[in-house]
Amino acid sequence: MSYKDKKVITIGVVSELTGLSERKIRYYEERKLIYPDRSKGGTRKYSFVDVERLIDIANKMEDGMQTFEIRKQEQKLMKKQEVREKMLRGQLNAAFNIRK
Amino acid sequence: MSYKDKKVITIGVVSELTGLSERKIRYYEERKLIYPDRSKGGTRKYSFVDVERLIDIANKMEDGMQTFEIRKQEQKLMKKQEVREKMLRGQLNAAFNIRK
DNA sequence: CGTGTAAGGAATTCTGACACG
DNA sequence: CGTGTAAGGAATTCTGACACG
Repeated sequence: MSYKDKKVITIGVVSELTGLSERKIRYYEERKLIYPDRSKGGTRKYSFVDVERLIDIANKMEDGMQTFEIRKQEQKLMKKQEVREKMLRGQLNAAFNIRK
Repeated sequence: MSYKDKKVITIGVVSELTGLSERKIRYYEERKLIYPDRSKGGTRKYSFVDVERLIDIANKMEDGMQTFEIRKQEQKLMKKQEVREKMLRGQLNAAFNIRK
């Protein structure tokens, strides 16, 4: 896991980096679009990947997409990716005749 | 400038990442070994490069080095690097006969 | 010199709610 | 539905100082 995935950024900085209000950022979490870590005290910690994701979300919101649509779209992409990986693994196994 | 150089991490997280006390981290800044940014409110913001540097400093402290020695050692390395770059630039200019 | 700690205050973040639409 | 805001409290950070060595 690289630095991009480390959850170390507080919401104030994320707000500056993305231009989104803290309110919006918390709301997108409530709508299951983003999953920050928490410190013991309860303060949210984000990664740079989260920041990129928030910018992506902001663009889609601007395009008039609703939060549940963004979430569904994301799930579809996940599924596609899974299928792709399964197929790839199957082909690899067949090619090299790997079992287990 | 990559994510590694972005000053976005608060001192509490840096303390966790490095294992150093906040006191030590602030002290190394006082001794000119590290240069965090500040938010408008005055809270320190560090980058992952700073975190790496702090770990490096911690190792040298463990080896019994004093803060001014670490600072001097660093300056020497900087100077070496400068000389190296000047020489390289000189050679390039000579080779391609570039002026200005 | 390097670091811990208690002290008081300021900046930051959190949650739940009301508002508007 | 998405977002702003005021409210009260809790977590986080800041500085300057005293202590020890």
